[in-house]
Amino acid sequence: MDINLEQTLFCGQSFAWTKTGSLYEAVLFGRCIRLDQQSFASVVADDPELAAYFDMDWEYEKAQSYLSSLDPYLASCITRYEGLHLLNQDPWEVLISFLLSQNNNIKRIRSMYQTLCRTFGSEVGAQKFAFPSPQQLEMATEVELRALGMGFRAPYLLDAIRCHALLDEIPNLSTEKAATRLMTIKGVGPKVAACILVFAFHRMDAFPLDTWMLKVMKSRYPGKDASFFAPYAALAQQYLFHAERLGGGVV
DNA sequence: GGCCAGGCCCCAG
DNA sequence: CTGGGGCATGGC
Repeated sequence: MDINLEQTLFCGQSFAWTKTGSLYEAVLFGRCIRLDQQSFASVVADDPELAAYFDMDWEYEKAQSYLSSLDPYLASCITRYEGLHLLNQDPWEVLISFLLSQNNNIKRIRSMYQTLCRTFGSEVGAQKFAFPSPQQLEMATEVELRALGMGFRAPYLLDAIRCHALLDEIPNLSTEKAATRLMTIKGVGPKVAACILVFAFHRMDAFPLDTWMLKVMKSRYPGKDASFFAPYAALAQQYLFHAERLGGGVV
């Protein structure tokens, strides 16, 4: 069962990717990445950095098979969007991305993400900009960030810049302690913390609950919570979220 | 032209 | 601790 780039890159976990024709593009690891589904397997085989990013060694078959056995609706979502992987993204980039995400729509999050890249990031190719490092973003002031359209999130970004070193502590903490630690950053609440833990630290017991997920949980899993999907709650969440945004599963 | 968006802060009870 | 208003902005 292979990875599906379309589902993986456009399920709302990363805002770095664009698609032109059948080509997926992003700037990662300081280089321009260009991929298509056809040649992906051979490309990733020779690129350990990409293999890690795309989480190629994890037990997706086992997880999908187990989750599918839990209930028919989730099984239908997995069938429909099969091959969705949870990426191993840069924690700093995920922190900033999901600070931008609050009370916002995915289209505009993408646009704001690109604004930060163009304004503060390094140009690694013609009009191709990397996501800015903490050091590069330290140049920013609240006035400037607001002028760039970051709105009320500007002070959150500044606090994240100030606190970025605490990301180094996260691997050594339990998921619950890690969430608590992340929430010491202004603008990081339970949902954003969970997103960071899933999309950057591969914590399968983290379970982001946004407006879409709350709707699914209420209608399809009343009285249940993340533990129902253990030990693969994060993957279940991403399938359910993605399916909900794209119009639901089949059942 | 309103409504709403992968929430969270802050302040009342 | 729980509930609800306010928040910047642009896509639709």
